[in-house]
Amino acid sequence: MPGGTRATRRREVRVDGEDTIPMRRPDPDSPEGRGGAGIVVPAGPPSTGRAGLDRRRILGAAIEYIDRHGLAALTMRRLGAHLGVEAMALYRYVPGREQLLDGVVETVVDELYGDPEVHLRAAHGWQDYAQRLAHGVRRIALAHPEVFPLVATRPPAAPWVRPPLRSLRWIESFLTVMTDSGFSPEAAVAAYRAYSSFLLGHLLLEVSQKGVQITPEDAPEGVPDTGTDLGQYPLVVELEELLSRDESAAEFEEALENLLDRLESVRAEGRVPGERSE
Amino acid sequence: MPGGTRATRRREVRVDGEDTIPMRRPDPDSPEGRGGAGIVVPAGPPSTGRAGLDRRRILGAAIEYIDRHGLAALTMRRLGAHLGVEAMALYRYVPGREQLLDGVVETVVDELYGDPEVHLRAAHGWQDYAQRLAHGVRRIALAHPEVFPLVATRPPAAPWVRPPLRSLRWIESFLTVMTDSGFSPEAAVAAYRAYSSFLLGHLLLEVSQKGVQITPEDAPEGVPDTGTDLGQYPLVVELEELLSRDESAAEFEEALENLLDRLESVRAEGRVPGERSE
DNA sequence: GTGAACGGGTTTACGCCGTAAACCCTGCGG
DNA sequence: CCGCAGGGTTTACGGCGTAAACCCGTTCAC
Repeated sequence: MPGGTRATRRREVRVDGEDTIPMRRPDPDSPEGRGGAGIVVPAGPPSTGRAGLDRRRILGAAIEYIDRHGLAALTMRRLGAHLGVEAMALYRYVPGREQLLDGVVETVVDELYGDPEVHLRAAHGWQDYAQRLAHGVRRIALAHPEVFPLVATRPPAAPWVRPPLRSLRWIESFLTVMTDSGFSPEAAVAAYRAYSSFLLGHLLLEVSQKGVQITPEDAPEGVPDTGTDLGQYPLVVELEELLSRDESAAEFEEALENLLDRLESVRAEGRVPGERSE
Repeated sequence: MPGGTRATRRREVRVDGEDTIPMRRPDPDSPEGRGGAGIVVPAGPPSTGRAGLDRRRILGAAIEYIDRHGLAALTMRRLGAHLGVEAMALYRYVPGREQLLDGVVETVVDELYGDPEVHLRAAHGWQDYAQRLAHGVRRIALAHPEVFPLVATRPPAAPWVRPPLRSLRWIESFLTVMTDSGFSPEAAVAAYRAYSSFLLGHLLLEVSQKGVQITPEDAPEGVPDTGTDLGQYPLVVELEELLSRDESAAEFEEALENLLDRLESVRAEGRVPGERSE
């Protein structure tokens, strides 16, 4: 294979003719770009024709509501109204608001299971596995930008559950794939930590950035945007064009492959990750 | 200088005799370990002997209150009581709760200025600068674990302001140092993005992890901790010891140096970071 | 000296929140 | 026919953020 220890280059997007002209190519993880992230609640038990409250329906509605109106707008009363029901009715299925939010987080993260591109086991090597998982999580983050900060900040069940991978099942899956691929237990755990930090940092910043682009009350003035003083920050002004460019997808890909390369070299050399390579 | 293109190895902690035995050495960024992060409000105008509300005093009290009781416990009424004043009195200095929280975030981040180990300009090279800045931010995160999620998730003023570096001044500083050190504008901006993602991911996970260790209502049972079922996750069980170990400080250092190494190679080769190094 | 203005704090009041408790209502097994 | 239970509603309470009116010591122009 050419490229030495480089990460395998997979899932090229390949949209139109050449790559030399940097055409705007669609983000492969943008909502409905791929995979099943985004569809939430197919149905409850298929018996009842119409309403019938139900925990799954409630969580689905909550997610939809947050996606549409933002987390701060979600109240028990409004969620009830959205479901055509009185607020107190929700309490038969959910102990309270906090646990409702826990359920929202869990439900959103569980969309991973419905994503056909993400697998629990590594059929084509650990790098493919990690790539698919990372993009699956990214798809979720982009599909639910208002929910993702919740995924990131809600205190996990155990100290070693690290968002955004918040379920034992995925942790077990990740560690299994890694150890089966030749990582020592220490290296697998270190990889798990590095991987979760990477995902959390990148995706949290990406969704928060997306959030800001719309919100600044629509900038109705004639002069473009000189909101704050500026001027004492000449380099920021000079680089504003560069700074404002949104290269999230490419950056994510680049940083992810970089991380995987680093992990691969750890694996190949059988090091424990704290050591120097040299 | 020995070490080739390796990141300069600085600020070794050096506590006792040898390094070969991995003794528990203190975290250099733990509260009051170094630097001024943690002290918040020296005084307002030194004239008034006792009370006299004041925006700085309010923000300081709010930070202290959050540090002590958690973010959810902070209400205008309680903060007022904590200051010996009626809630409505706060509104003369702060437009509302949201802006109070914005002020809290800003104040906490501004503790960087008071940290003698962090400099706005690079006196000893960009890597030293970036190291110091990163550890300064980490010190802040560890000093205010309950505030840091706020630092991470509050929507920034502009889309290119990336937490945890939330002030134009530090962005200008960072970009200046990088471009002055031979980074192309593109590379400097890419470095800024990678650096903020790194800090955010690592520190958010670190503080959230710290938060969990205490909270699980003190685990009063005899059997250690078998809270959830487990058992279907044999590898997690097997690696539980490894997973529970807290190596935050070393991991932070290792990942940081790794990032800086990567940036250095980008700088040395004059690449734009998307390109392959080969 | 005196009265108007004013900064800074308090009181009162309103609407919304989460949620405990009591209350219906409808279908169903005996 | 009855009781009962599941599922939704009503009512009620305390706490929240905050608008508006109020009060009261200082200051300052005259």
